[in-house]
Amino acid sequence: MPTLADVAVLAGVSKATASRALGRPDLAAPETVARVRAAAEQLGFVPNRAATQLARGRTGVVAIVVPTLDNTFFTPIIGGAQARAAGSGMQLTIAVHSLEHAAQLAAVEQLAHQVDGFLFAAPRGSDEIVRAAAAYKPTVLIDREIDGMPSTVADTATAFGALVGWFAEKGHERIVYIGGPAGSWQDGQRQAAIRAAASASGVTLTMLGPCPSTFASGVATAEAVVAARATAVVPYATSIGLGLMFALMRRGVTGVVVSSEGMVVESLGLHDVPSIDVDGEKLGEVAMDQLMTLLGERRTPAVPTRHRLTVPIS
Amino acid sequence: MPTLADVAVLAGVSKATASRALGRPDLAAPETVARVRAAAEQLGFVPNRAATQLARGRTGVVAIVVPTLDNTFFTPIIGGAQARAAGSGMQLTIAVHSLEHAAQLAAVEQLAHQVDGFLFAAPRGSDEIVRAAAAYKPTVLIDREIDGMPSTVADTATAFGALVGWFAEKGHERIVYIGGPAGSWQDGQRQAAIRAAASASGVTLTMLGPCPSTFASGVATAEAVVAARATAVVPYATSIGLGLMFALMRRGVTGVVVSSEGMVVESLGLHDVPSIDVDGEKLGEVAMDQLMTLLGERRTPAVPTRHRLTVPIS
DNA sequence: ACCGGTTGTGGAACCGGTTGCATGAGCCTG
DNA sequence: CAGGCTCATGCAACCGGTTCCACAACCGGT
Repeated sequence: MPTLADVAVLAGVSKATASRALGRPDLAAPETVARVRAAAEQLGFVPNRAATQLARGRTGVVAIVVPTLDNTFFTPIIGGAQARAAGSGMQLTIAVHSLEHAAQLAAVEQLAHQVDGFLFAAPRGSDEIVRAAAAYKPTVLIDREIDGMPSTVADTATAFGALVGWFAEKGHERIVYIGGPAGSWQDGQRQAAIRAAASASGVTLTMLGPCPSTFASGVATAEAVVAARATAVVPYATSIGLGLMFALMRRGVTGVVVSSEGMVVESLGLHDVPSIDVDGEKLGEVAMDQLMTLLGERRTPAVPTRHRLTVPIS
Repeated sequence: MPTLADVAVLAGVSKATASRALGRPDLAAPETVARVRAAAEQLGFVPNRAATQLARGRTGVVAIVVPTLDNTFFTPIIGGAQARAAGSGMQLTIAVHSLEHAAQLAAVEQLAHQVDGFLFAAPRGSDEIVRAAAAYKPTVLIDREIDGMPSTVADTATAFGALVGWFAEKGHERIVYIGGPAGSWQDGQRQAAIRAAASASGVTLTMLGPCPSTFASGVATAEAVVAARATAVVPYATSIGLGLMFALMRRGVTGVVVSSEGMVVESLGLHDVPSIDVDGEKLGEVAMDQLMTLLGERRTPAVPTRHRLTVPIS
C-alpha cells in the first residue's frame, strides 16, 4: 500500500509538497503538481482516510438518521445524499432510529463523536433529539422544519391541497384524507392545506388517522373509508394507499379513487388516478449540499439554508 | 474534547498505561484499571476513532453491498448486520450496487481501501466482482454461495420445494413458479428444488421469468399466469406476488392462490395462503458474526464459515 | 543596485491513539 | 540469598497524512 512518502520520493519532492500538490494544487507550482499527480497515479496511491481525518480533525463521515429502511420514501433520499457525499469524498452512515426516546438520545450522542454532521430524515422524532444532535454537530433537517434550523422540505402540502381541488373539479363530493404517523410534521402541514382546499371547494372532508405508513395500516382503513361513503381518498403515504386499494378490491368496492404515486399508477395501468411524486433523491441531494456548505466544503454548490422543493401532481 | 493524555494525567499514569487499562485490561493492574476507568468516565472520554484506526492499521468499518434499498428483502439484513457491527464497536456503511459491471468493480476497489471487510448481499453480481472484493479484504457472502468463500444462506430452496408439495396435497394440479432476476443464485436453487418437488408429486409446472423483484413486474405476469390456467403460484419475491395478486383482482380472476409472506397474509386476512418467511435480520447477524470471526474480533461468537438457515413455511 | 513582496519548497511538529522494548519491583525456586 | 521469572509500567517510536514556519529564489519598482 503506497503512502504519500512513496509518492513524494518518486516525484522528487518532500512529503509537504506532495500533500499540497494533491490537496491544494493552487499552492504548488503547476509543473510540480503534474509530476506529483503522475507519481500518485503510477503507484496507485490512495490517501489513508484515518491519517487524513486525524490530521484534519474531521472524520469525513456524515450520518443520516431515518426512522426505518422499510419505507420506500426514505431510500431515494438516502441514495441522493449518498451520491452527493461521495462526490465530496465523504462517507455516509445510516442510522436507523426506531428506538425509544432515551436510547435515541444516547445513540445520537454516541454518533456525534464519530461524524462531522447529521442529516435528519426522522419526521416523528422529538425536537429535543434533533436539537441534541445540532448541539454537537451541524445538522440539516429533511422534510421537516424547526425554527432556526437549516432544512430541506418537499412542499407536499401544496400538492395535497391541489389534489383535493382536482377531485372537487371532477365532481367528487366526499373526500377522505388518511393521516400519517402521529407527530409527523408533514402530516400537520398537509392537514392544514387539505382543510383549506376542501372548504374552498365545498367538498365534505373526512379525516382519518393517525396511521403508520404501512401496507397493513392501509388495509385497516378500508372500513372507515367505506363508512364515509367517500369517492376519493388521499392517503398520507403510498404504502397506505396500496393497502387500501387492495382491501377495497377484495371487498368488491368500486368507484373509489385513491391517489397514489406515478410508479404505481403506471404499473397498474390506472386511469384518471392523480399522483404525487416527491423527488426523494433530490431531497437528499439538496440536504447534503446544505450540510456540505455548513461544513465549509468547497466543492459543493452553496444552497440556501432553508429550501423548499415544489412537488408536481399529475 | 478530552484525549487519552488527559485521562492519563488525571489517573496519574502514562498514556501507555491508560491505553492498556482501557483496551486490554488484562495487561494492567486491576487497581490501575479502575482508576483509569474512573478518570475516563469523569472526563467523558471517547476515543478518537481516526487515531485508533491509524495506529492499528484498521478502519473499524465494514461495508455491506446490496443491489438496492427498494427491496424489503435486504433492509432487515442490513439491520441485523448493523446491530452486530455496533456490538463490536464497528461501523457499517452501505454500498448500493446498481451500477454496471466496470463501475461496480471500480467502486469495490475504491471501497476496499476504506473498510476492513465486505458483506456481499448482491445476489446477481458476477462472481468476478465478489472475488475482487475478497482479494482485498475478508468477504462474506449473504444468500449466495461461491466455492471456497464463507457464506450465510437462507435455505429457501427447501422451503419452496415444500410449498409445491403443500399445494399438490391441497389438490392443485397446475402450478406456476415466477422466477427471480436473471443470474440470481437463489433462483437457480429454487428452480431445482421446485422441479424436483413437482415431478415427485405429479403436478404440472410452468416456469415464468426471469423477473425483477418489483411490484410492477408482478403485475406484468398476470396474463401468463391466467394463460397457464394455474390455481397456485409461487413467486420469487413478495413484491412480485403482491403485484400479481393486485393484477388478478383487477381482472376479476378468482381461485388462484399466490404464496406470500406472513406479514402480507396476516394483514390482508388471507386464509389458506401458505407463506414463507426468511429471517433477514438473522441472516445479517450471522454473516456479520462470520466476518468478525475472520477479522479476529474477540467479542463475537465464532460461527462456521458456511452457514445455512432453515426457513419455515406456514 | 537595493529593498519589500510574492511564490514555491522543505523541515518538523502535530493529530491521538497503540505497541515494542527496556526497566524495575516483587516473587518463587534452588 | 542469588538468579531467574513474572508482572506492571513508562519511554518513545510509530501509523500517514496536514500545516505552520522559515528560508530561498525571483519578481518588479525606485
